[in-house]
Amino acid sequence: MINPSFPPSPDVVAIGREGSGEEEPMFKPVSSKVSYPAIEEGILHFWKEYDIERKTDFLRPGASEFTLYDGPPTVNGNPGIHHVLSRVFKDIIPRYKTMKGYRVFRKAGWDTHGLPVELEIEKKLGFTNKAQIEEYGIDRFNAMCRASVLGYLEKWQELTDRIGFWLDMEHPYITFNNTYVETLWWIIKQLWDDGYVYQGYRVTPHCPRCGTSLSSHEVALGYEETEDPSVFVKFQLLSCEGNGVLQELPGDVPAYFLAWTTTPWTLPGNTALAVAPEALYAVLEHEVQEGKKEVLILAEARLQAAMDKDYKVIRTVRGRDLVGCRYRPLFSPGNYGIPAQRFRTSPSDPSKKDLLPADPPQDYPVIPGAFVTMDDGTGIVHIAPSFGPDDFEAGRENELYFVVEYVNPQAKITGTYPFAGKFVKSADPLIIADLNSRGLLHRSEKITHTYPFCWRCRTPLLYYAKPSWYIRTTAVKDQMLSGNRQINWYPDYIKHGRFGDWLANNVDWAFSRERFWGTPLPVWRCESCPDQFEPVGSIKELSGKQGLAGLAEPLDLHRPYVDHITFQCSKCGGTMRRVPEVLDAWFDSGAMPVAQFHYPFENKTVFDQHFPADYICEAIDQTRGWFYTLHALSTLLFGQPCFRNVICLGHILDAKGDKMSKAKGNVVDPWKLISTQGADAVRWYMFTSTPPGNPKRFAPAHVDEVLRKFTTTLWNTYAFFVLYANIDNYDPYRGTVKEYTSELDCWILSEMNQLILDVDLELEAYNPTDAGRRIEEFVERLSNWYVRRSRRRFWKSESDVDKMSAYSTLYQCLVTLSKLLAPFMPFIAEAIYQNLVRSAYPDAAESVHHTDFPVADHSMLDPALAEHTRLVMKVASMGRAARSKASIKVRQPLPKVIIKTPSRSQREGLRALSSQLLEELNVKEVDFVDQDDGLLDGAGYSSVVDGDIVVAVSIDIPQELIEEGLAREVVHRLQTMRRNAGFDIADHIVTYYQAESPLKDAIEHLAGYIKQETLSRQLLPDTPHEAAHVEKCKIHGHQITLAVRKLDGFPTN
RNA sequence: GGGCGAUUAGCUCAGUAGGUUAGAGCACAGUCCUGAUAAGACUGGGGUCGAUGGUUCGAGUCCAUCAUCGCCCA
Repeated sequence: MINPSFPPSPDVVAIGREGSGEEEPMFKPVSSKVSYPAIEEGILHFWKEYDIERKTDFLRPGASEFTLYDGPPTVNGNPGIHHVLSRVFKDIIPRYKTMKGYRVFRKAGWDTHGLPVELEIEKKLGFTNKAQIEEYGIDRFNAMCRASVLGYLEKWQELTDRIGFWLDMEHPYITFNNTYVETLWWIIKQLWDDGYVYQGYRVTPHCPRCGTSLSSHEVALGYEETEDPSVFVKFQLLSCEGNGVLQELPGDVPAYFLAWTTTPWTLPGNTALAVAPEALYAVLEHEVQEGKKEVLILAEARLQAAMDKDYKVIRTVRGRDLVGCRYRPLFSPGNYGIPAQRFRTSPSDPSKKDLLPADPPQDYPVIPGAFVTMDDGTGIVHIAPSFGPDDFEAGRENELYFVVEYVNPQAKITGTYPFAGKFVKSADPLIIADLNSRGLLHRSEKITHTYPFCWRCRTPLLYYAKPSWYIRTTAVKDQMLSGNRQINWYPDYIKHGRFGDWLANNVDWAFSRERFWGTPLPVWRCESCPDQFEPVGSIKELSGKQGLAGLAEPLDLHRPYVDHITFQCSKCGGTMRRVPEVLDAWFDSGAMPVAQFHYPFENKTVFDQHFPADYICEAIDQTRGWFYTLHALSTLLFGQPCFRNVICLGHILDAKGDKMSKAKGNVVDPWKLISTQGADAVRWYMFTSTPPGNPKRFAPAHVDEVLRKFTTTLWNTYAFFVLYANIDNYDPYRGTVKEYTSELDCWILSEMNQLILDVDLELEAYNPTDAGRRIEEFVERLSNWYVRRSRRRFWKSESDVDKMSAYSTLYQCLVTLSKLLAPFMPFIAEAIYQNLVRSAYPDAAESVHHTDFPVADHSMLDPALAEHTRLVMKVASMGRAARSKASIKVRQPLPKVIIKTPSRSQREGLRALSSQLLEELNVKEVDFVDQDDGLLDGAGYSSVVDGDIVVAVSIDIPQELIEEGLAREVVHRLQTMRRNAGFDIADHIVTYYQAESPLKDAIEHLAGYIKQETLSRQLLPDTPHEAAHVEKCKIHGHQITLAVRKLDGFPTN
């Protein structure tokens, strides 16, 4: 133990302390009426004052390391109840491991960059687009972003602290720190040198409001039901070389390909139509208006869906017969002042296709497409290579024209179109009207479908061709998959299910963002020779560049400052400027295994010690988020996974099962719960309500249930112990019993040791839920059987071996519980430990969290006894039911209980434990039978049957038992009077009574018993003393007057 | 549209290897008990175990299909 000065137990454990106490009791008195939040606050002070958390680092010299990687929450808002869930799960395993002898590494992390942060500032400033930020000044804007996250960071620290999540928040990693950013630069350089980084011109999901690309995992966050146009558009057939489709058509009737789209605004970008080569297409004739006919071509399978009027199929052709046909552009770009490009074989590399300027196109082709289905539309797909990933690929393969510039990055139409200047979605109706006026519209309707929106700002996303930076994660796909096989997932199905599938379908990671508040992409590009890129891997490397300019003090590795840094091109001597992009914030968090240490610039040893992590824990949505970026970067950099065990949590839903969101207004404020019910109750609920991977329906009432069912039961058992232990001056140090003879003690100690085994096993298996549920069972048994059945042992006046055994047993159970509970309910466990252990053993570990996790004593296990006791409980329950059936109160003693059991061993078990049964049922004698003849049908018995067990109680009550029952009633009244009069539990009294027979007789005959039970020095058949507390009542219809008077000056025991 | 998970009493959850009559807690009603108890005991109402088909002597459990919900992907 490293602590030289032992602190006193925190005073908070003595809440409810009564009396002045001439003598200090061994344990601080405990009230059963307590405020758990108040206790928790007291424990927090205690931990802080004596540095309890930090001391866990030095408990055991040479201890093995256990490493937690803290997935950094984005500090862009106040933490909610769902954050409490992941944070307490992050806490419980390290606490457990600490007690198991590990030294736990738990550095806090804060995710500070990214679009969400920017968005809040934009809102604050009333901005609606990116240009306004540049106008305002990136420096001022980013300063506000930084201030914003720092503000929230404090809130996060407060909550983290209050819920008892032990985390090193004094040395956190913060993603905006220069050191953190510098490590990211190093990573990019590594990846660049290994050939994993490339810039690609591709169609990517693009948010026109935020002005940036989104990664696939971000897109996935924003799918919503929406209503869009559903239009069937006619593309006029011009020629069909090599087949006879056109030639055989009536010459005076125009012919059209019919295609379908939900995004009319992409039609000006149309440069091809795709057909399924093997599908059948109908060439049909129909009347558009009276006397006006036309020919339409579409898939046979889609005729019914697309045609609502009469038509005549002229002939049927294969899709491949249509390939090569030419049609007239809907909007020829040249007519609207928009340049066209075209995919052509690259002059420098024949294996590649480049986009090159092209003359205005006269016609567009029909091409084959494997992606064409007959599920919707017309079986003829409109291709706009600039606005869809499949379209882009088709464009490359077929060397199509490429028209993109009529939509700018803000999604406004440019050029001289009639709908120029409009946002694309607003242009849709105008485009439809324009086509209609030109007779090119077949049908126009609305459709409700899912469409991706920006997960932050709800703007509809555009798939838009533009340059973006990628990491070639596909190159290490197999390695990521094999690495995944080494990871323990809880629940295990995530491994091969969701996460494994995601890896198997891996696509390259679009990791650049055209934004402001993020880690700048550390790549410089030459103004003069634009193919010349240089990644910079450190500040030192940057400082050494030829012709360096713009590097200012104090150093800030953010925009706009890094944008000012230039140096000489090593090839041509031109000026190198940084590319404009910043990194996806998921890159920041995924890099934390290295960046949290500023590796490799310092802390190499520390890094080695803490790589990979033993444990991480986040919610299920992180399979594509942090879990993935962590795994991807680790595989790219080190060729191995960086976490061994991961708990993947389900989400918290509201009471109705809906997702919690600010918009719905159904979020639960964790502070409200904690301040009324306490952190421990909330923690317990999180751990035990559902298995970690399942979603949790959350309602505050469920936390109440935890308090009522579990916490209070535990606390009252503890308070009971302290109350009587103090009365008897029980000293655990001297009073520990070596050998237990009482079957109750042996039973509960067996249960306790089994509990240790179970809890240890489950926690070792990252399963706090079942571990906690086992503790619940134990506490229930301890309180409602062990203590209930043992009450008289504590209460009796003689301090014999039996009493000592009871104290010793209950003490052990409570102390063990405090240790088992410590990872779950760190506050209450500490409060109990401080009072029970630190009060009695001043040199014991300073905190329950510094103790070793309990180890089971196998010699104490007694499965047969456990089974027999369970049977006693069952029989007792049946006996109570039998009494209840005959309307005989438990207070009325009965002569006999008769039990029929199916097996001999059960009978012997019951016989051995018959004293428990007799007391519990308040009967004088137990008999066993093989046959139940006569038990069921009256004959002086009331019986209950369950399966093959029969329990019958005799209901013929002899006179002396009736008297005993009456005496018990009197005792009961007197006890209630004692309490009403405010006497202390150990106060001695004088009792007066006035009653007639049969009450009088009963009291006289059983005076000794009554006096003993009620601590009455005298039991007088007199009018009461004037100072006495008097009550008149009826017992079984007989009038009685009772009075109690406290005696001063008598020793209390 | 695809994948993963879930669906058992009004609510929250158990249900082990396919095996008698499917359980617990909460809530509800009634009765009782109580000098540790914010507790406890007893009784009662409340279930076609999401639906349908199949395998089997026997299915909440295994298989198939469907439905609903959540998450993820498109």
